[in-house]
This record gives sequence, C-alpha cells and structure tokens, in this order.
Amino acid sequence: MSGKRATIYHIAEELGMSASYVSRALNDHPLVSVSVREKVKKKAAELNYRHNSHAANLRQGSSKTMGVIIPHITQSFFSEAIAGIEEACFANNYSLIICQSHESFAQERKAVDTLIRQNVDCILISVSEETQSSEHLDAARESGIEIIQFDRYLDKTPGYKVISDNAEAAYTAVKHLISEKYKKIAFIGGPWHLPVFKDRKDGYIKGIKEAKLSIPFNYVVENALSRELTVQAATELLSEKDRPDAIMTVSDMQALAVLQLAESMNIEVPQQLAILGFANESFTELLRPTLTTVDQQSKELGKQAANLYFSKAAGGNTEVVADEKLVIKSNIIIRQSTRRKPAAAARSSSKKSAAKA
Amino acid sequence: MSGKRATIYHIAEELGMSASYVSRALNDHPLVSVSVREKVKKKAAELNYRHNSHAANLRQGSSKTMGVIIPHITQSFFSEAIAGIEEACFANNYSLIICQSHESFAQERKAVDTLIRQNVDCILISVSEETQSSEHLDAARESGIEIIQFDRYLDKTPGYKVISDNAEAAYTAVKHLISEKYKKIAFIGGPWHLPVFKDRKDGYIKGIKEAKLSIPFNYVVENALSRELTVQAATELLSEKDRPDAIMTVSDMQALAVLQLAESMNIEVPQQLAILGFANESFTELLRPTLTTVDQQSKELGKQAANLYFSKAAGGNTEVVADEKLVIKSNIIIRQSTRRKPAAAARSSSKKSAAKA
DNA sequence: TTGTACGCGTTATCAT
DNA sequence: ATGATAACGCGTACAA
Repeated sequence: MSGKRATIYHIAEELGMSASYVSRALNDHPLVSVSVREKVKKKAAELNYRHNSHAANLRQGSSKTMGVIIPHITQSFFSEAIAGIEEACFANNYSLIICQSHESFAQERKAVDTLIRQNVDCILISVSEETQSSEHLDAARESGIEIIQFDRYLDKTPGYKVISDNAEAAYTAVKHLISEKYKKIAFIGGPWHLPVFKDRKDGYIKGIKEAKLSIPFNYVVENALSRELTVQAATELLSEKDRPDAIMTVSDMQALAVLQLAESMNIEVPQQLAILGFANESFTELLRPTLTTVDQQSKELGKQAANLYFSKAAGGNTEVVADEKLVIKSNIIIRQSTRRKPAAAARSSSKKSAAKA
Repeated sequence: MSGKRATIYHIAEELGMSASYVSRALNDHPLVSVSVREKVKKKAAELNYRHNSHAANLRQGSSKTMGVIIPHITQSFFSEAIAGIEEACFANNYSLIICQSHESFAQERKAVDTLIRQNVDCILISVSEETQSSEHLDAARESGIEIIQFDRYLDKTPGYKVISDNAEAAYTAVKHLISEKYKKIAFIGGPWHLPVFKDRKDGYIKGIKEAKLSIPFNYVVENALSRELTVQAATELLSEKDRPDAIMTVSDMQALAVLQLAESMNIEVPQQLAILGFANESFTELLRPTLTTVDQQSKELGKQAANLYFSKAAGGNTEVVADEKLVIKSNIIIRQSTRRKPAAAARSSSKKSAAKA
C-alpha cells in the first residue's frame, strides 16, 4: 500500500517463493506454469507492483526507449512526425523521450547528451538549422546508439535517413507553376548545407532550366529560413520594377510570411503573385487564399523512420534501404495560392484536418 | 573508443584511483580538489564517458525525469504547454517524457503505467475527454509520484491543478459579445464532468443572466467537443428560423468547425453570426475572418505547472497555492469574428506567431 | 519446476 | 583527501 514501492521481493515473500521465480512469472517465461503466472500477477496487482524499467535496463543493457530530437514541437510537421513515431513506439512497447533543439546546435548537443545518459536504444533526429557537424551524433553512435535521421539530415553522417523526395516534389511544383502560366518564378530557400533544402532548390532549378525560363540571378535566395530573412528577401524581390509573379519557398512558414507581406503591399495572390509552400502545415488550408503546398506525409515519415529501427532490431531485412536512404513520396496539394483562375465551385476541403477535431 | 561504453571504473583504472572517488569528482563533490576534478573530467571526455542515468536512478531513487500526458501533441495549446514544461525541465536539468492519450482513457492509463515504470518523479497531465476516474493517477501517487494536473483536470483528485480562469474568461467573452450587440448567444460546450468546460459554461451562463437575455433551452449544448458533434449541434442551431446571432464555443477547433459551416451555409461572419473560440491556437489569426478567442497563455501555464513541482521539490513554499489550484490569468483576444463593424485600418497582427518562423 | 548467486553502474556510508 | 563496500531492483546462467 503506502510506504515503499513494491518489488519482486515483496511479491516473492508474500507468496513464499523466490524473487527470480517471480521475475520469470511476470515475464511470462515458458518454464513457469500458467497457474503460477496468474497467481503472481494477481499478487503483483494487489501490491500495486510496477516493473522498474531502470533496474531492468541496467541489467539488460536495453532501455526500450527511443529518443527524438526536433527543432520545434510546435511546428505541425514535427508534431505529426512525432505522432507517427509514437505510434510505432507504442506498437513495439517502447517509450519515447522528446527533446527540442529550438534550431540551436548547442541545445541539440545537450539533447543528444541527455538521451545518451538515458541510455536510449535509438535516436531519431531532424537536425537544427545551425547543425553542420555531427560530432554529437558520432558520440552517440560510439555509445552504441542507433542514429536515424529524418527530413533534415547531414549527408556525410552514417546511418539511415528517412526523407521526402524533395527534388522531385520541388520539380513538380515548379512545373505546376509554369503550367499556370507563371514565368518569373523566384525561390526562397534554406541553409545550403542541409540536403533537404539543397534538393528542393535543385528541383526548382531543374524545372526552370527545362522550361528554358530566364531567371535573374537574384531570384534565387538561399539560407532564408527565418521569418526575418524571408521577409527581407521577399521585400527586395517584390519591390523591384520587374518583380516575380511567383515565389516558391521551402517551408509553409516562409510562404505564410510572403503571403502576409503581399497582402500588406496590396499585391493580389494568386492573380499577381503565386505563392507555394512546403510541409502542408495545418494552417495552410485555412488561409485565404488557401496555400498550395507539398504534403510530406509527415506522420507516415515519422512512423517509417521509427519502424526502420524496429525492423532492424528485430533482425529484419535491413537491406531494403538503398544508400541508407528511405524516400517517402510526397505530393503536391494545389490550392488557391497558385491558381490563376480559381475554380468556380467551392472545393470540398480535404478531410484531413476534419479528423483532427 | 569502441567496444563497451566507458564507466567510472574505466576512468578510475586509467587514473589509478578508485571508482568512488571518480564519482565524487564528476559530481563536483566539495571534498575533491578542483585539480583532481578537472583531471577526471578531462579523462572522462577522452574516454567518451557518459553518465548512466539509470544506474544513478536505481541507486538514488529519483530519476530526474518528468512525464507529461496530453490528449494530442498536434494541438498547439498542448504543444505550447509542453514547450513551457520543457523550458522548466531544461532549467532544472530534468528530462521529459511525453505521452499522448489521444483522448482515450485506455491509452491514458497505459501512459501512466509507462511513466511509473520509468520511475518519473512527477507526472503532469491534462486528462482525456473520456477520463472520469482517477484510479490510474491514484496508483501513480501510491508509487510516490507527484501528480500535477493542468488545464483539463478532475476535481476530486488530490494534488495541484494549474488552470486558466475559465469562468471569468467565458464571462468576459460573453460580455464582449453583448457589448457588440449580439443578443441571441448560443453555447457549444464540452464534457460536463471536466471542470474546465463546466467553468466556461458557468461563465457564459453568468453573463447571460446578468444581461437578462432570454435564451432558449436548446441554445446551450453540452458535451460536443468532437468535430462531428459540433457540426451537428451548430447545424441544428443555425437551421432554426430564429437562429442565434452568436455562437460561443469552448475550443478553437469547434469554432473553426462552426466557421466553416457558416461559410457553407452562406451565413456571414461576423455580420450575421459571431463566433468565439478558446485557446488561441495559432491558426485563429490566419482565418478570414480572424477568430476571436481566449489566450490561455499555454506556454506559461505549462511552465508554471512544472515549476510547481520544482519549487516543491526544492522544499519551497508549497502553501502559495490555495485549494491546490494555481490559476493563470487568460485574456480574450478580440478579432474580426465577433466585431460587427470591422476596424477600418488594417490591424497589425500580433507578433506572437511571427516569432515562430 | 524452483532456487542461488551474481552483476549491471552508480553513489552513500563508513573507514582510513 | 581517498578507498572499500554495500545497496538500489531486476534478470539470467547455473544449479538442484
């Protein structure tokens, strides 16, 4: 009841058997008869016994715990990914420890350290904007922790990467813009050192080249992920005499910033300016105009990343993943912000957010 | 380097001293000279040593870990609260384990169980919609775990509760509607057994009574938190001949549903219908019309909840909290959805979401 | 089918 | 100032 927390010794004593036998019974060891198992479990419940994961972990080496590090839990791309990860963990009886880096390398390091101390079996990480080195991840790997990167990753770092087909998605997006007769398509990107952003840029460039559009050099802005930099870049672009008629970004937050800027500059979207985002954050379909974006299947992405560990841990086929990369197909969601002529009828909005109520 | 993970024994061996002394050095024990501490730490870094929290926990009883259980991490009220909790944990060198209940009592129970096994020192919980019993929380408390509820709580359950001033906020909200000349104000609420929702209803009722408005009985709908129920209730209300000219809800998700419904029914907001939400989800200021809502200071709320534990653990003054309840003042954010006459000039949007880019 | 003995890595206590 | 030892709760190899 009260006092100390019950241990297997308490159960053993009450039942007049040894602690080790209780342990086996609790773990459904085949050599223990079912009747004994039941008796033990009943007594355990009676004493309000709880398995002590720490002791077990210390004994066994595995903590049955996964750690995840993301920049911001408040961005729905990440919280959705976590939802997927959590689902996989739940299914495999794993616990999940979540840390945020707040886009800071220092905090990311600290998070890795915490997770190592917590003895997690695996770390799922989407690195911060600042992260360029992987010393911290290497240290974790040396401690025997599996590292799986998702979405934002460092290419040189070994281990699996679960990512979207960023280049294709961006390429498709540009083609869509072109098909809507936009010709002066600018690009506001992210840090060049992160492949996610580089790939999106590459896809953009490919589309531009293929269509033989001539784009002024200053239409391609890199490393402008923060709101401040985005606004600054977009302001410059939109203040030109010969301003772009479309701006493609690498995140919905950027796209939102551009949209709000356009609104304040009395530039009509999508008539005078098309805007395209990335990630399908839930707010994108609530904006007016609704925002065209790329659905990265964040939840699925997270789930697959986690399952990569579980299937490997289960001795499963680890060879399915070529080049250590698992690519999740994303798809573009065309909405009002990139459609010159809005559809006449009210479009039935996606059911996705509806289910979230 | 590789092979096994380094322990204090490895350090001790390399340095020709005992493990216990290494332990003390690492923990900055005052009886160890600074020079030795430094030598030990240097060697620890060299060997890539990491403190094993599980072993320490097993030895010390405390895991320096906090658990938090929330319905959905994807709702920004909760993810913001978690951001606050994480901040407090970070400052106190605590780890944080996050679990979602998905509004299911069964999953919430499982989460509590997980956290008990993880030996967390404290559980912060915002209960699921389904939760009516607190057996699971009682079990945790019997295991010596502090339980702190926030936002959604069970009144009968002992322990601290950190909440918003729901009744006042709702009361203020109604008064605002009345001042805008809305007279037929309906209410769509949540589960009656959760005080948060009951309090919001009470505040609504109080405002209505005070203004001596006569409201048909069917204007007060309870237990309609899900999107389906909200839509159903709102459809009924808005299909009447004598339909309401304002609908107050207890969550932004409900308000969003009502807004979308109104749009589809060609009812103009806010001219023909005012809509009021709760929680200041980030999407509320992106809607058109922007949504009037109640800012619950979710991050602050989470932070305070966590700090309640830390200040208590630190032997601080636990008596500050009357009736075990800590009330965080919320404030209503008046936007377009409840303003009969929209302001002429463009309102500068709150900086809040801007900082999130 | 059941029990004994040991060790996982750390730290508190006692001793030197 | 430093070391030896025990103990935290559990699981497992080995013994019976």
